[in-house]
Amino acid sequence: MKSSILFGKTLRDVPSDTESTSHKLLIRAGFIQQIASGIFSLLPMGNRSISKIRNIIREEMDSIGGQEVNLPVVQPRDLWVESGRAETFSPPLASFSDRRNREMVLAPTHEEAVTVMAKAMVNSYKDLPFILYQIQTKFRDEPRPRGGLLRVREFEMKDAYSFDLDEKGLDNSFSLIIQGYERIFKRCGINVVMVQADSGGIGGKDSNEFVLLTDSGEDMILISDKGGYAANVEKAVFEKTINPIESIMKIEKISTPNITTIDKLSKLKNISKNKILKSLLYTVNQKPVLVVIRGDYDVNETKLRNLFSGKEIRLSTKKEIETLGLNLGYISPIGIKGIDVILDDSVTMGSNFFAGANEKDFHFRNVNFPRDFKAKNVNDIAQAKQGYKVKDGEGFLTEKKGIEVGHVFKLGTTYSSKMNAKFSDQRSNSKDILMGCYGIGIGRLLAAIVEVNNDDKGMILPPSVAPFEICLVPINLNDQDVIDYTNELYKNLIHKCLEVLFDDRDSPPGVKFQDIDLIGIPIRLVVSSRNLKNKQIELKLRSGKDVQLFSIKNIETEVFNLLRNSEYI
RNA sequence: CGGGGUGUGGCGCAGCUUGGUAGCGCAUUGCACUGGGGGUGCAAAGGUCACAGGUUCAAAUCCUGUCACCCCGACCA
Repeated sequence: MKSSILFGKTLRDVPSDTESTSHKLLIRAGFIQQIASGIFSLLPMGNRSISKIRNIIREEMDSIGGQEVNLPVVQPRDLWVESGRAETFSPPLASFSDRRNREMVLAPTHEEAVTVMAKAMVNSYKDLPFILYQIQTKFRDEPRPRGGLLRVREFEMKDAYSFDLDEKGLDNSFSLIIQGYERIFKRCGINVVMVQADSGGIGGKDSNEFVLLTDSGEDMILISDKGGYAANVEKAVFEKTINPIESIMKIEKISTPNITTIDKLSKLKNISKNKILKSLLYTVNQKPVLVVIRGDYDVNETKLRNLFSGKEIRLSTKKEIETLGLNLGYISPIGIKGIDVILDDSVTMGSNFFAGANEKDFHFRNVNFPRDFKAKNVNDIAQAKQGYKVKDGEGFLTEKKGIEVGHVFKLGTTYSSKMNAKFSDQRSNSKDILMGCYGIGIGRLLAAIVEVNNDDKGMILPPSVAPFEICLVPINLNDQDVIDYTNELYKNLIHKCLEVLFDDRDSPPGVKFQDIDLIGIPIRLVVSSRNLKNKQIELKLRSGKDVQLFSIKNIETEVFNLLRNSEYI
């Protein structure tokens, strides 16, 4: 490709409504154009990168036996009613009526459509297993798109779906996909960690996220400093501390005027927070629920929500608390009536606690469970944090931020049972197909790669992802020898199937160099009058600092080896 | 959905407080020079000041409403 005919141009100034590094750079480099909030067009340069990522994914999915399919973006709403997701999908489905007045939706994901496909083709256990995948545009009407391609509404996604006859088969498909993912991310030049993730209201056995660690990410994950354990914050568990054993004391009411927080009570009585019970009133389905946890821990609302099958939960408002006759700051499970009490198991790891008295300006001391109050159930609903001990393992948790670039999910029979996707086993028993789904956001992956591969000049892309592998820069267009040689080299490199951008613009060298650095092309070859006289050419790597001189006899082989015979630069 | 912010040539901004001929940098066009890090000079083109009402002799500027976009939070099968 010659720069003179390449559509799109780089920007010196960043549009003011961009914040994240990748957003700024992708705009400045002329990769993307925003057309509405969370909706982007790709220019030729961006499209080249995206295509390359797409091809890497395609190759790796094919290599584990995946078969590519194409599924409709516009789907009848009925399909979603059948799976039960018509009303529950969040964000709500984008929908419209067609000219026959039939309700249609824009697919945010394709489990329904692929299940329909599988259902029609699978009769027997002999038809299983298989993996289908698609690389297509999806639409989710996100409440808040952000960060350029990091979180968008319309996006291209690779979604793979596995179909197996039993758990063992599902486990096998699951691990095949994981191996594929590891190769995909490696080829994209990023280090990604796999972490345990919450499987959400939909149920299912296992779920893992693939996270690129970077401070600019919005995902919080916890990793053992000794390795081994890694989970996102919604899922992470930890070893809770156990308070020293004491003999059970008699409960006493104490006066605590204006002491409405754990902090204040802890200071007033000179006790550590793990001696206090924290009581929080939540509203679930318009009903109050009292949640009690030890004062040194916080509630993990995802874990709590899972106790209510994924229903919406929220802290009750001050008004709701007052309506129930409770006093903010003095709420307590003791003597509470008609409200379910949910305990974090930390409450059972200690004795003689301080707790509210459900009466303004009073607390109890020497509160003990279950002597002094009852609970509907006891679970782990605590939020893991930096420094907590790893559960059933070595080391302590460290907090890291990252970008979720992939997600794998064992669906089990969630969809097959609802949508009647069955097969006959060896004994002619009808059984539900076991499914898994496995996504990678393509645009987000590009943005994530840029987030971690850049400097003050621009992007530093690996050859596997860069729109071009080589940029060829003739420096003095008045020198016919320079022009002739560059043209020849350009042809030769293209014959070797290398991706070359020939910067044939009549611009000062500085302009060309700045553009190459911004776009992040891995190899820069400069042809100048002065070096050409000595039959030499200059090579510089975007990722490095130094320029190297090569004989023009060797340069083609040199570049070819650099790009094709090494894993990446 | 709650909070905050911004809308002025393609991009970045000033002008708005105190109403009176719409301005700057970059990019663009032409010519000349230059040729190893966004080069220099001269000339030129390009704007319903987000939209709709209102106040006024007069509105980018004041008032009311709407829309769009960004950021923080909520949310994220």
